[in-house]
Amino acid sequence: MPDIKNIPPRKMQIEKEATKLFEKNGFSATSMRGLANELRIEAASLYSHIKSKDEILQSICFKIADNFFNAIDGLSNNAQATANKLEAYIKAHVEVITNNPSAAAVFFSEWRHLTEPSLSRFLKMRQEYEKRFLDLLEEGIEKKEFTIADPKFTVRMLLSSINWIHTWYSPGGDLTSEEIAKNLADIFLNGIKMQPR
Amino acid sequence: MPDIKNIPPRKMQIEKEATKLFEKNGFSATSMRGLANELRIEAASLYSHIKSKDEILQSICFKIADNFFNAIDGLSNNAQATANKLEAYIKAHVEVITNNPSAAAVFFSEWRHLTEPSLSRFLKMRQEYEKRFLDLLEEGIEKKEFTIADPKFTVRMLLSSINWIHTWYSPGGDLTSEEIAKNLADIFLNGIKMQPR
DNA sequence: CCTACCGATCGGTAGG
DNA sequence: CCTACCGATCGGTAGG
Repeated sequence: MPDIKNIPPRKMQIEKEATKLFEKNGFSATSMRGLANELRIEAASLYSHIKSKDEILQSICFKIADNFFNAIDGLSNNAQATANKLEAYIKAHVEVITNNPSAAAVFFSEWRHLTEPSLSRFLKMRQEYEKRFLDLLEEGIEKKEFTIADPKFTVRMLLSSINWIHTWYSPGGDLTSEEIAKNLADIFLNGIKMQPR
Repeated sequence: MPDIKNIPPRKMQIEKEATKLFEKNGFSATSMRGLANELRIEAASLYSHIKSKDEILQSICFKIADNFFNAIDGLSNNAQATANKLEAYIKAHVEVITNNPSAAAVFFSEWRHLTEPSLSRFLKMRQEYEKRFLDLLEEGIEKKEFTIADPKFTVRMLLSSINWIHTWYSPGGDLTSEEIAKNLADIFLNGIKMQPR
């Protein structure tokens, strides 16, 4: 479960509104005056609650990064078939995105505006996260459950297909988070070709 | 084959350099002065060749859009198995990306900075393009070649997984454009699960 | 949370 | 392709 950190409510409102604007217009095209305007205060007043525009982006990106790690943590400590574990990973990952599509959008599309040393830390976390999926695929190969020509390629393909969900997912839409994950895992595991029997 | 249009060479240089900068820093964070600096001229001189910053973005985005349509045009006029046609589509699409990964990156990540009426036109083209893939999947269902629960979802998943290639593809890397397409199509058609025989 | 303000930089134009 | 310049806007600070 996520930590409940002591974040002042006003700061949370600022981040929430910034998330919306970063998603809509991008980080660089979002001005502090525009953000302040949404909150009906003056731009200068924002700086009582936050240090800088950069700090807001960092906060959004690393919060989502933590969510991704927390979601899959401990999911692999059991003796299920690897295919089932992979489906659980996918489900966990999709849920992080559907729980907060706007923050996920910022995470996926605006991270490159992070400044050092945050940028390097971010990239390292992302690589570590991909490694968790890679390990799972390699476990499946080892156990002769999976046939995969190029596991690294396959991980990238899998995560790419999941990570674009935020561009079209709408909370009230026709597919639930679980259905999305199920569909994804099914295609990924079995393909779309009808199997001759 | 692509049209050879009469674009003055200086304009092409500007667009090429802009493509690199838009990819690296994003459209909004790229300044005309920064662009001019790369070309070792003054910012004001750019406007002898281009109308505005927006115009450059439009040119990049619609050129790639045209490339995508041209690549798959006529690919479906034959009696092959749908699976083979799909593989040809995927190959064509991947090639557009690998032929110009920087422009593809701008296309995928910066299109939202297009202004009206370009934005609407862009969105319409993208939808039309997805429709071509959707039609192909539905042909496969009809012919009982494919089993797909939700074709629209499946198209999005397929294109998402391809469209992220530009983030890691390097022209001198270990995978050719054809190998990437082959891997992708194979996973998509057959899945990664070992088939019991 | 505000007023008042900073230096820097933005896209773009006039005129040559 | 340049110099010179425009009004607008940027992120952020001082001081209350």
